[in-house]
Amino acid sequence: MPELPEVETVRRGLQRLLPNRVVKTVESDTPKSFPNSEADVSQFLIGAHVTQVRRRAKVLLIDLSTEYTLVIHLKMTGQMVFVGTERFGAGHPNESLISSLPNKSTRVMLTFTDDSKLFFNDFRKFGWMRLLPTIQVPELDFFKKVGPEPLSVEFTDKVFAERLKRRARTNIKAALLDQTVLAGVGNIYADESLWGAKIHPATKVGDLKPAQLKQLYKELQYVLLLAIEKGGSTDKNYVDAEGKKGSYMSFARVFRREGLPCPRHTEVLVEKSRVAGRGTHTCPVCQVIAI
DNA sequence: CACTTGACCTGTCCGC
DNA sequence: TGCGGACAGGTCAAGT
Repeated sequence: MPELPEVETVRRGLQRLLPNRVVKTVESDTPKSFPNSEADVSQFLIGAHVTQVRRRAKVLLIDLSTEYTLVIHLKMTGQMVFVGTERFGAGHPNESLISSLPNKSTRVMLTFTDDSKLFFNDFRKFGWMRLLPTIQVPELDFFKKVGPEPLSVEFTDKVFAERLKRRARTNIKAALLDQTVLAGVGNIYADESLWGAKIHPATKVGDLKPAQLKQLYKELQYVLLLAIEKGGSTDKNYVDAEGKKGSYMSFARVFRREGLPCPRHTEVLVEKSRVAGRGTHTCPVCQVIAI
């Protein structure tokens, strides 16, 4: 579930909270979540301080003073939650999560020298965290193949159209979800941007007109920027670096709104189907397959 | 190579 | 009420 806006929201929180904190201890409940050897951990993580927190695609990168980096993928249900030494009072919106930590979803717990903590929680165990030399991060297979950042200045509508060409025979939703075409889009923002551009998700990429691609490019940027502004989308599980939920879902036009009115045609209800193997939300009036 | 499908997990919800 | 099965959706491996 964490897509670009959610991971970016977490990154901004961690960038505000982590730099200069020194790692004291690390505990992990399963090697699947954090496979590094104890030798690497004690040499390159314990005693290191955080220098900065970056993001590429849906991956978080916590850089350390040892020139190692914690590379983190939250996949669907991962959370990175920082808990400082000041405690909230009862009734604080984050208190129930914060006070439960570590809980049964906690996979990795970092404790800093000031006794603040960083929790990596992930109940489905799809996510992972690993320690790598910073210089080796770009050499990971994923980073060698991943496409451009959709909010970067280099990513123009021309670049978007060009990169979609090699996926001409598949449907546009599968192409948007393909991280080698562009980085960071997942199921939520694929559906939201396609509704915005009035394109049916099952439309073949090769059948889309240049004007439609240009509109999709604009809608994609609009929903990603709006979602970052709203702190991401919390459907069930997602929270930011302080345990807070995101509010984009209350702005969503079609995602998880099956059976509710389309914002453009209040007499028509949003439908749910399956495209590219994913639950897909569309308006049957505005989104018609181009021929 | 382009493209699709299933596996990885576990919690929740729906129908019987 | 209990229980089985479908579903959630990011990425990779294996399939066509």
